Order: sequence, then C-alpha cells, then structure tokens
Amino acid sequence: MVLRPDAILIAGPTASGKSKLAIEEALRWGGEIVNTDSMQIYPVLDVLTARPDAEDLEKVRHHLYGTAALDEPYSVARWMADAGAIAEDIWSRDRVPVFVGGTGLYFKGLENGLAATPEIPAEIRQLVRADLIELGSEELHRQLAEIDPDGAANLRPSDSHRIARALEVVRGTKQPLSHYQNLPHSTPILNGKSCQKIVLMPPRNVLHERINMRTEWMIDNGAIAEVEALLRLELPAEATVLKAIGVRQLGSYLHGELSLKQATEQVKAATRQYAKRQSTWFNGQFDEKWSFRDIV
RNA sequence: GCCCGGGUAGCUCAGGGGUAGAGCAGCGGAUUGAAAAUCCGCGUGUCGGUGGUUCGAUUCCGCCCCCGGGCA
Repeated sequence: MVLRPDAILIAGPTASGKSKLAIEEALRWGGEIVNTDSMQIYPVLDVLTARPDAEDLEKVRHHLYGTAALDEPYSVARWMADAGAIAEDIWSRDRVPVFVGGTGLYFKGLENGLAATPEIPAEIRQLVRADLIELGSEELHRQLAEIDPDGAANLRPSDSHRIARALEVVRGTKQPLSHYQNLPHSTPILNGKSCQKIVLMPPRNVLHERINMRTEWMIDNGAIAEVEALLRLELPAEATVLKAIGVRQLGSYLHGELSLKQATEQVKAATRQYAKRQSTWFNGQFDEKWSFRDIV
C-alpha cells in the first residue's frame, strides 16, 4: 500500500515527457498540476512553449499556465508567492499539488526557500539594466567591486546577469547580496510535507530525437503565427517572454533574414542546448531524494 | 569520353613536405529575485583509395573512385 504523498514534483529537461507523467500522477492521486516553468507562465506562445493542450486541460485542473503579464517582470520570488498560494488552496481542498516543469531554480525555491532579500525599487533595477546595455558587464563589474568587493570577486566580469543583480541589491539596500544569502531562507512551501520527487532523464540521443520532432511539429502547428502575434505587441526589449527559445529565430525568419529551414534548425539546436543545461542542473543540484528515471 | 574545380572533424570550409585548424553542431560544468536567462571549460580526424618520390607525404607525382561544372 503506497501512501498518498502531500505533493508530487516532476522535473526533467524539455521534451522528456513530464506533462504526460504529471497527468497520470494527478489522475492517480486526485491531483492538480502547478506549472514550474518560467516560460509557460506567459500567455501567447502556447505551442512554442509546449503548454498543455485543451485535451490535457480537460483531464486535470492546471494552474499558472499563461497567467503572468507579458510586460511585467516575473521572477522566482513571484513564482514562489503564486505557487505557494495555489498549493495552500489545493491542500485546503484535500487534493495533491503536482509541480511540473523544467526550471531548476523554481524547484530550488520550492524545496529550500529563498534568501529574504528586500524588494528592489523598480527604478534602480531599470537603471542597472540600462547601464548594463550602455556600459557593458565589465564596467559594471568594476563598479560592483567598489561597493561589494567580495561579491565582485565571486563573479566573472562577463557574467552580466549576476553582476546586475548584485549591483541592484547593494545599491537598493546598502547591503551586499551575500548578506541576504547568508540569512535564513524563507520557509519553503513544502516544509514538512511528504513529497514524491521524480526527474525524467531519457538518454541524450533519444531526447534529441524528440526535441527535433517536436520542433518540426510546433512549426507546423502555429508557432510562427504565435511569434508574429507576440512581436506585433512591441513589448519592451527586456520582456522575459522574448527570451523564449524560438522567438529570436522565428523572428529572423519573419524578417526574411533566415530561411524557414535555417530557423528551424537553429530552434532545434537552441532547444538541445537548453536541455543540456537543464540536465546539468538536475544532476548537480538535486539530492538523493529525487528519483532519476532514464526510461520514459 | 575529354577538360576544369573539388574530396580535410557530424556540417560548412581554411591550411600545407615534419601526422592538422576555424565557425557551427556536439560534449562536460556552474547556477539564490531575468533562469528557455547568464557564465566557464573541451577538437571529437584512416586529411577519398592506392602505388611512387622522399629521412619523412595529409601536402609533390601517377593511377583509380566519388561529387560539381563545362565540352562532346
């Protein structure tokens, strides 16, 4: 007799078959699916981000798919707030949240909580990012070294995103980022809960084949129109949704800079590279409580 | 059949008498509020085949095979 877990976590690289397993587990335990993916949180790119289709949505209740605003900065912190509230609601109805997705950082927040860093004023964030574009990461690294030498020493001058983050924290709070990271974390959503944790890790060659086929399928089933619609919105350049794999490549196709064949191959390659980074995260960051499955 | 051009890494190609290199792909790694982001590391090779010249041939020469293009 297997006891019902309080929560189920399903991770894995893109195209590893997570969604299918999630629906099976949700149906088995009376569960509801909670998106744990940083791109499926946005609307518009339903096909390109491999969101669950209408058939899936009918079988099981899904949360946090396509719910974020396209032009508002989303983040791990916001996801944790959203996912935490949804999990509480699911538990209050005596059901089981099934967290499914490919964003390692979100799983990390889910399991371990997050450093209690104060909210950084939007103006400071914007300024730092504008500086990054104008001055480059090496100059920001120099600026960081003056006010947060330890933080700068731990970052390469080329690591633009982390430098920007470290700078905005020390400018916005007068404390280095490490100060907050050394403080106790927020209470994890899953604190004290029994969890079943599964990582799907198909062999790399199988995964690549699935990625290639799925990319073709996406392009034959509306991905181009989605990108066209997204670009027509003329979002600010820093909007995160524009970073979704396929937007840049299919945008180049739409602008006549790439043939469809070239764009398709580039989307496939970018997706394979992403799957590799995800695999590295799961292999390196997940502990022994996760059950790795190499067969789907 | 003849005449050119070409056969070098998975792909596109550079090189050149002392066993080879670039981009892309690929492989490995990091990851604390943009994370599908950002960053770091690694050439993985019968240089088409076979004879010859040479101390030494992927490089020069002969023959053969294959792929383009041209002339018939």
